[in-house]
Amino acid sequence: MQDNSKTLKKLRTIIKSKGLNHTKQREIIFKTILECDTHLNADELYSLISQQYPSEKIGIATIYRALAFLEECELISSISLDNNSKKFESIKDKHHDHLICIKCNAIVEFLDEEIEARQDKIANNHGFKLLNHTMYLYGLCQKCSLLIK
Amino acid sequence: MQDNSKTLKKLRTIIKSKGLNHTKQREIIFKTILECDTHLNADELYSLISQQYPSEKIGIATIYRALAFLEECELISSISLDNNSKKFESIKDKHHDHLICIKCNAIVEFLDEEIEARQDKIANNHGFKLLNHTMYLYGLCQKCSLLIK
DNA sequence: GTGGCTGCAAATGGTTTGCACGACC
DNA sequence: GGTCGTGCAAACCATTTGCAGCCAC
Repeated sequence: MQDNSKTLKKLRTIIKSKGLNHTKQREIIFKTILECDTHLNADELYSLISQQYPSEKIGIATIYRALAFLEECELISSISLDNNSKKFESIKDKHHDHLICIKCNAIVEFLDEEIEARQDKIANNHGFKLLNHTMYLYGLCQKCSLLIK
Repeated sequence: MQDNSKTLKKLRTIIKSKGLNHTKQREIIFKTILECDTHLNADELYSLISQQYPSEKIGIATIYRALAFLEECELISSISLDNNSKKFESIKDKHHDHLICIKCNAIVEFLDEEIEARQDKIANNHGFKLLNHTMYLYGLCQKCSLLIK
């Protein structure tokens, strides 16, 4: 839990350095994302906050504005799965990629240095300066593979 | 150009096998995607078709319906970039991944066997049966890197 | 002739925006 | 006190849908 308070402090620092105001809403929104170990879209976040902080009334517009702000500050990242709405997750300390079960939607995070290095090389070969990437591997997790058979 | 007529034939075959009707609109839409070497969204496709076939009036709804149909038939594939609208491209013979310039939106396609193999291994290590994947590398293309400096 | 298919316009749904009020420094 | 931030509702915009007429088989 200390590591969250550290990250929250980081948010405060960034806000201050930009000459902006610290607000309860932004803190609640960021904290909720930090404490949640799944990927959330704006609406899920909205419901979750309504539940956890029933005394606060945070509008959906505020959620969207905070998400955009947090992403801009690189405190969270978003992925748009092939469907409809963007999903957000906090940027903990490490970058990672995703392995997703198409049956049960289980998400496993992983990091593979070999691929990371190779990606860099590919970008360079094409004259690109690599800044970021996303990689999603879709398949069946062990449990679901067995169920299907 | 023969390879397009071959692919168009494939479309007719699929349509017939499903007991559906062949229509001029679906053919025009698919043909336009085939002949286009960039990634198009529905609106761009709509404009392009309006230009190239001014005598036909193809509604935007028809475009969307055709795109959904073609994707279902695995004749085209879509990617949703972090922004707004889905982009479509024809599925030529080979799978590939994407290198995208965040400045000018240029898209370069590539295939790297080493990464493909490694992905398979990672999935296996996590007990997953890998079915599919997407990988997007974001960065600055050579031109945009120079402009920024 | 009878589905499926289309065009149109209206509906939908996620996201954004304008505006007046409230909160932060 | 002056901004910046918020809540609300309306606006936006990509996509979907209902429906009446059209077209392919």
